Amino acid sequence: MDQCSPKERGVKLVASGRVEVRVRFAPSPTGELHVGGARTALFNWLFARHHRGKFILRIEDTDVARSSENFYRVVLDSLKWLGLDWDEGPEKGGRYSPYIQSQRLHIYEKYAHKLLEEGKAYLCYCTPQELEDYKRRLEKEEPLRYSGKCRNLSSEERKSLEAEGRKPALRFRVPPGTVWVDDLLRGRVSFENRLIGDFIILKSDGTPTYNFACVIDDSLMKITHIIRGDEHLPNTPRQVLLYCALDFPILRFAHIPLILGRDSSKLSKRHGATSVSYYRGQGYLPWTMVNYLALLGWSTSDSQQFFGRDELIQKFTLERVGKSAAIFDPMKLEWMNGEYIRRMDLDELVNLLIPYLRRADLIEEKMDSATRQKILKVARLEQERIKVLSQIVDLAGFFFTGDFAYDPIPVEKRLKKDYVPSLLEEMRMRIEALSPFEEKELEELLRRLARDFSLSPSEVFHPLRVALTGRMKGPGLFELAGVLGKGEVIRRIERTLEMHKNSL
RNA sequence: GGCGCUAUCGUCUAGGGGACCAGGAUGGGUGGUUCUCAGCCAUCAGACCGGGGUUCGAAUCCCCGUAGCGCCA
Repeated sequence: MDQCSPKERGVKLVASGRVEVRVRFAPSPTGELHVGGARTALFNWLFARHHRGKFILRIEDTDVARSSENFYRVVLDSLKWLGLDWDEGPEKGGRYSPYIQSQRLHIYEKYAHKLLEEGKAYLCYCTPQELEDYKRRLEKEEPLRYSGKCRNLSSEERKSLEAEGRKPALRFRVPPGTVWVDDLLRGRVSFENRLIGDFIILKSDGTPTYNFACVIDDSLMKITHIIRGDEHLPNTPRQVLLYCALDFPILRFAHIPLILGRDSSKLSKRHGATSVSYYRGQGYLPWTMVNYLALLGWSTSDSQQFFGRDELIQKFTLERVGKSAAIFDPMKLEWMNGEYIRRMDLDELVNLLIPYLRRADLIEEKMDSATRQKILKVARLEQERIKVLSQIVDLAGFFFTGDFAYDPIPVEKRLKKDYVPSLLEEMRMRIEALSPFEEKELEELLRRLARDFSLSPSEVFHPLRVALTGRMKGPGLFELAGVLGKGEVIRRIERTLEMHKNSL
């Protein structure tokens, strides 16, 4: 067993079972929050809530060139929208603030110097170009790792390198031996130190590398469990080495499987729609997103599909997280959103629909109660059809404007029939005389009309549907006519008759 | 190139030695309900990566391959 025994050190933490669970999500503000990140955040959040612990948000923005204030905002917004509230972090503060790495540089520096003084790290003057060249010269069989060139420089050598104007980076001196990671999902994973190679902890510009900053922050912030994506597993032995060197306790790890794109490569921009804000904009409900993401890599023994918030928190455990990567399936996400929309309270649905109707200019900025009533009726009719909120514009736009475009296919199939003009003409007259104008009466009228014209009911219904909506599909004909009202129905029949005259 | 992880229907998954001729969900097919679509109901097709072991018995345990993915820059 090594002098720095992960087992030995890990035990302290396990034994003290009463310690409050503290987990963190540590995004880099170098892009929008994508579904993979959201899922990692979610698992951390669920774990924290399940154990009545703390969920901490930390911003890893040491890559100044790629980080932006804008993305920082988007990431925070997306988390809030999903309902993943954090107990400590930006905007919230906490005992271990600041929670933004760029404001913690002095801390990393302090620990870096400690390691330097103790001889556990050393200055490296190699330039990126030299390292690149070295790598290229490596034998095929050799692992890619640092040569150790600057490991044992004399002070004279250092002076002369510095005289050349070289800015040193700080490298960690990897001791001989073996490290292992006791992963909650995968068991013990061992790594040989000699294959790791001395790695950089402080770049020549003084900023810390991911592994270093991460170790310092997680330790100082008293994190108990690191739940993060699988892609970090190969980084973990480096971090374990650092915990040892810094005399920090080794935390518990759980590397959760990645989310992949359709082509089963790691989800990225080129897979198209992957950001949380995209799905938000399209009209996915936040809870759909949470529910769906929870099912990517986690499941219950009965493969339950739908969960309420408290139920999910109560049922979520790391033990039931799978080990293999999962492909993100937009189809199932859409289905689930449709399910949640169908279960939604009608008034709530109306509220969610309004911004989309407004953006499409189908309703006025200021809304009177009659309009709201109408939206409510429309929502009732479309609720079972709509899967994503933004679809309301396409599905139900015709309710709000008489000036919709006619879909050419149904026009061809249903309107361009010889019997249609005289049928519509007669229909218009009879509807005009119809009182009251109610669904039941309208249906009777149309069925009688069919008999009088020796047509099947469908041969009457279909042309009217196209005349009223411009399309072949949609809610029930009588229901939608009821929402439109007598005047509008007559107007649209006339418009169709007019169109007929012109095209024939 | 080295190291690591993973491997059940197209996809998400249940399964942790016999209860599995492998269950659920999604997606797809078919039929029914209906003015269309959606929904709902019914129904069909669809998987244990390959090979060796261990065992009376393996999707389940071990080994070796293979493949996918990830990390190291």
